Amino acid sequence: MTTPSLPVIRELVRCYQAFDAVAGAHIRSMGLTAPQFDIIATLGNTPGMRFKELGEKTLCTKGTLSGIVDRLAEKGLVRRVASPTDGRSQIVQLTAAGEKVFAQTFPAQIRYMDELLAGVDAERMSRLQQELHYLRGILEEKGKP
Amino acid sequence: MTTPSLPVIRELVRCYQAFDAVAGAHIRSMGLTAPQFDIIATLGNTPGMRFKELGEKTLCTKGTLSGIVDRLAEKGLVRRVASPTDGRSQIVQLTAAGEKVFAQTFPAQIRYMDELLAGVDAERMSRLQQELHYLRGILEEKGKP
DNA sequence: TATTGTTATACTCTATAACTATA
DNA sequence: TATAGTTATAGAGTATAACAATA
Repeated sequence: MTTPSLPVIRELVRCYQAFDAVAGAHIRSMGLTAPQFDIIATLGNTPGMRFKELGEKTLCTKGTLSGIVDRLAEKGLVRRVASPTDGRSQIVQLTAAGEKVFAQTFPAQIRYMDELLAGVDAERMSRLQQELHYLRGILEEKGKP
Repeated sequence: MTTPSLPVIRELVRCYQAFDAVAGAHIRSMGLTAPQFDIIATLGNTPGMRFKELGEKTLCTKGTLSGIVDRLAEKGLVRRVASPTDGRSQIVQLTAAGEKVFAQTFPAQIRYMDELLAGVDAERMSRLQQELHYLRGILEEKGKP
């Protein structure tokens, strides 16, 4: 007799949706889509990274990522640079404008969430974090094979 | 001095993504998209509901929902019925084929998740559920005004 | 041969807003 | 006037697969 998973899953989904509604609105108000913000947040405070690595971190397949990077490049926020060591590889990095957007949006997003969750005590935060981490471990581990 | 929200948020997002990867693959393997499955799961075990109510439950705006219901109707899984009490209203309900898909997919999805989380003890599940519920309450409450 | 990334295709979803018909 | 849905439009993401260049 196993414990029913539905209540937990349902809460996980709703909780994420609630977060997404709040964060998504904030992101869109800055003229970005969620995947675009994800790319910018991933590239922020790095010297750039290979296309492949960026795809792995943001969970985008290569075809999809190509389009998202295209659109960010059109906006002047990222640029592609040929890898010096591998002729097949592209390095994607933030432009100066991209760095600026990162600096304007990422800390603001965090500050916003910090304020939102200001009333939650530290112990609860840490407990929740640990539980989520644990759950994710199971989902990732068993989700693969 | 507030507790940093980022670690919890990050875990929430990753946890959801891990779930989504597992569940999404399962859903697509049945020829449905996530929003389509959402509609079917929401209509399952109900006599159908008004278009408006369906949109509220699935967090779809009316324009979006119209398209999703169109595509499900093309597949023969749902139907629109004029409301007997309000000439403007449409009732959306599962067809027999839709009921069948619901019966084949929803319990399978739950069973799958139950097996995935079979190793988690009940106390932990219940604690996690409560914590998520609490977090969602805050996100929803403060996200509105 | 395998890998990196681009391109092409076709579809789905999303946001937005104008529109129809009922209330 | 307000509400329930539909339709139109334009953009963005997704899955999939064929492709070119390089390793």
